[in-house]
Amino acid sequence: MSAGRRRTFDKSEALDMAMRVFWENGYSGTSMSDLTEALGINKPSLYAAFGNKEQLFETALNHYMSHYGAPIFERLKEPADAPLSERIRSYMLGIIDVINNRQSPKGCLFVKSCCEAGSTAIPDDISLSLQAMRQANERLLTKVVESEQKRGCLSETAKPKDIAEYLLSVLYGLTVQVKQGKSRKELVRIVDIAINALPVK
Amino acid sequence: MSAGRRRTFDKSEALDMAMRVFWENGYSGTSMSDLTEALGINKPSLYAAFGNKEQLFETALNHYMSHYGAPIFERLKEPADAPLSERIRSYMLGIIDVINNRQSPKGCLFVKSCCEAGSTAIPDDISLSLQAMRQANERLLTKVVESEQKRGCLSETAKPKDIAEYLLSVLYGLTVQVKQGKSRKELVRIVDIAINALPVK
DNA sequence: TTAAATATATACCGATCGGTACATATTTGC
DNA sequence: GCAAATATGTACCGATCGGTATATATTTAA
Repeated sequence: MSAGRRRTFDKSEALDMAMRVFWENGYSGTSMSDLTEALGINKPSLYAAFGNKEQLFETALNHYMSHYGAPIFERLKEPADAPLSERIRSYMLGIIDVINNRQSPKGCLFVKSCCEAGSTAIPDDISLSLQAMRQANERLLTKVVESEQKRGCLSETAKPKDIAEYLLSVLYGLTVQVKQGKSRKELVRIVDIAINALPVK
Repeated sequence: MSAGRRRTFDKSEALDMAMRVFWENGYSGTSMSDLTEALGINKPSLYAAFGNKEQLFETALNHYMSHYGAPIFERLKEPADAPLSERIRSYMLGIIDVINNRQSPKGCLFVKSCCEAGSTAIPDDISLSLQAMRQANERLLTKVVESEQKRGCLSETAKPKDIAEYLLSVLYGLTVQVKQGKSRKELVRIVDIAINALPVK
């Protein structure tokens, strides 16, 4: 153990809480005072633990993607013998549970941040991170569709990247709809219509 | 003509410019100084012409919807003898031209504002306006699908409201994708896949 | 016991926020 | 010409912004 006074708050709990505040109010809609108030700590403690606003947001965004996003992506791969449409449905239902959950703000921090990106409202470095995250998501989804096509379960004329972009569009749209009060049932109906468009064989 | 010094700027041009600044930076990402600088006028002039920030935003949002959104909705109805899928395609391509245009900021002011809504980042009255706008859009689209179903050109089991919600989800998703640099061609491909899901007869 | 190291609390920094008071410049009707 | 009405430019308001200096409290290693 190193010398010095011990932190009186749990750093990972604080990060999760900070993420929720950004999730609720967005980058430019959140002030450092909002954060210290929600976390119940002082500004010097916040800055010492997480750096400045931009660095804290970046950390919170990564926490969001790895803790709330990445686990759901696993559903695209398993069970490996299940048809693609079934795995995609499971994936999209998982996303619905994240963006429409009583325990956390409605909507998606990632999509919300994308809408703020590319302007003076958000630092350029964060816009670049978001861009990289979207590319990673799209590539992952494309690969899943691709391997399904190689298995012969998907129309040969369909382009995996187009299908991935289409599915992500629907998902991004869901996160907007949920902010306007759409229920889980309605969101699931949208997903089912969307999946119906897939050229499965 | 009433007494008093004349305005040195064009009010409708100023409103359009203000709308563009909000379109670019969002409500909480835009300051009144950003606006006076972009419009080339002083703060008292801005406040005298448009009221406070919230009132100006509301006016700008209405201008956006009536000037950039409403005309495209007309494509859903004409030509009346064209198949539904064709009219919907024309409508969605029209939206693409708005959200992906060199003359104006990428993305959609309406969707961007929806993402800001329901938090301290944006006044409650604006959130309510956005809610009403979305409902109006959905109802309009639902009616078009409904009348097509009555004409017997759509599966009887499909629920028009579900289809409308699905199509709007795709559109909302497009506005997120375009902010990440997707080209017009890619967006059109997404639209074509989306329309393929419609249960037309 | 003491020095180094770390966290906390208070109090503050200059900059910017949304918004306005006030004096001045125009314009119209009389 | 003059009073009423409206717009402009400057200069400012208190509040809040992101961020930090400084003093104090707590911990470990020696």
